Amino acid sequence: MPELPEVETVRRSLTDLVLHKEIKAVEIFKPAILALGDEAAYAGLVGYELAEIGRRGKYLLFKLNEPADLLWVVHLRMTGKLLYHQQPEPLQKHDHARLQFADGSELVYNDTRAFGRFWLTQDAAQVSGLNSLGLEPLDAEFSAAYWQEKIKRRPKTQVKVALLDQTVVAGLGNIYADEVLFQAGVHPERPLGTLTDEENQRLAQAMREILQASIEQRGTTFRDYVDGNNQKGGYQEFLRVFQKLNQPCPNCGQQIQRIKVAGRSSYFCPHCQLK
DNA sequence: TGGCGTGTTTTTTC
DNA sequence: TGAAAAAACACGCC
Repeated sequence: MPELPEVETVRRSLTDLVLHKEIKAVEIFKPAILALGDEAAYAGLVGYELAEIGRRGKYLLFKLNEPADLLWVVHLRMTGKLLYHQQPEPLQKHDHARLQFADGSELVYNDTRAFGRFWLTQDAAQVSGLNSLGLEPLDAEFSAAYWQEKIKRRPKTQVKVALLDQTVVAGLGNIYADEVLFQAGVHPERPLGTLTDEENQRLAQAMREILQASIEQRGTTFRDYVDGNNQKGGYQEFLRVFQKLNQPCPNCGQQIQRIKVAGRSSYFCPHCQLK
């Protein structure tokens, strides 16, 4: 389940491996993953290079060297993986696309659920969701004041719903939302309008600290996340509530509980996170 | 075996 | 108009 730290780790792991290599072939095995740009458009990438890899929220942004403003955008959703191979390897189940480079290496897109999407465009505004993203917690401009401004017109919305809303804050998914709420000592169902200034400040601080710590650990491998080198993350060793049903709270020892919030499994400590 | 769970965005409804 | 709810996606799992 790639959230911001995992997507950032993929970006970093691929940067030194695939940039400035001539693209020899582009194959799309499952056209359904193409949200914008058809197979012919991908074939047109042959002969060019990936010049830069950026990231915005959970979107990976590959900039082509030519035409200079062409962007290949990838969203991994739940189970998408971009895997680099030094040498060609036989196709695996759920391999949906492959870029082959002139030096014999390749970049393969594998996605069990096939929920991930590709966009190929010269206009970032055409990438659904990309333009409406909120600030990321690690942006310099992000602050408790920004968070409070974003949520002030939705006093009845549950705090976890707001944390998962990418137009409010970009980058959190189910794992980090639960971890942020635990660290801030806030119950996931609390309506935004009931949060005190102090709680909002703790939430903003927790978003920054937890994402930063997870990036340093190369993300969380809960089920099947790996980076571009097929390496697992390390932050699962630091999770305090996510997927810890009936295990003791690291603060108080009470058993972690699970409830559904907006249809999503939510783990919390009933003693440290009061409703 | 046929629902259920899964994460995120999009679409629909309120 | 904005927010909440439902739908869509595709597969593994039990």
